[in-house]
Amino acid sequence: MSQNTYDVFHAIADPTRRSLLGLLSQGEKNISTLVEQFNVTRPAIAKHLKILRKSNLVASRKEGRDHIYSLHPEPLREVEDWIGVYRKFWTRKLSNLKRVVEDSQ
Amino acid sequence: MSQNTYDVFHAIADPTRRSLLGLLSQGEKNISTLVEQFNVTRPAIAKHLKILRKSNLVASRKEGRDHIYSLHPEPLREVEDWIGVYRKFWTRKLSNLKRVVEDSQ
DNA sequence: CAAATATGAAACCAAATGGTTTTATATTTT
DNA sequence: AAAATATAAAACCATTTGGTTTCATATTTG
Repeated sequence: MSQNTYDVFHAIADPTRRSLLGLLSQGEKNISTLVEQFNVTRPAIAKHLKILRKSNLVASRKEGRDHIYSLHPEPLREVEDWIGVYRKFWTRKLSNLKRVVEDSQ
Repeated sequence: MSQNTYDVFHAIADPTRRSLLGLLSQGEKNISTLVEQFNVTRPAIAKHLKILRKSNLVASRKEGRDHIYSLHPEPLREVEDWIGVYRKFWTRKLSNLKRVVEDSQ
């Protein structure tokens, strides 16, 4: 965990991190508030938040002795864009799949 | 790697597996054809395909001594749906973010 | 200032990951 | 039937992951 950036696909692979993003989508929160929602220890959540920060999915600011975490969803666009290629495959019926493949060549 | 199913988010977290899906989006292929595109050994690719199969992102059928792999993108809908929650955050300006948060409560 | 609070960082650990080499199995080809 | 081909499966290994406990640091409160 020593690198400075973190792949978004990797960041959202973990269910705890996806839950953290979900909680932060309801508004910014400090770590203590977040930890209450899980059955793991504070350092575990702190590590997940560190990964989310490195992938730029959350931002944090200091407010007194609190560190407030907030959602920063823009990097999810990369995932959205990647999926875009596959979306047409499921928006057409299976009987059209052959044509979809041919169209893309 | 002994479980029978595999989380889709986990499956797409690996860049080699995403490349495999990309190659298969151009049409079904056997392992040998796929392996040519990478710098890793055949068993490594076979393992990735096994994970993709367990997450139902690829299907395979036997044709003589070949095993033909094909794309089966439906499970990506789960990712698409999950991202849906966050899409509104980046389609509105930051100045509207407060209202977005309030709307969702 | 001392105590309490909120957090980060370090050290450690078991399990999972992504790779390898080796071995086995099934199907064609000669 | 023997040789060649295409693949899966097993055994092994270094690194990463996700968790823990312990320790350090900064800020507020009494």
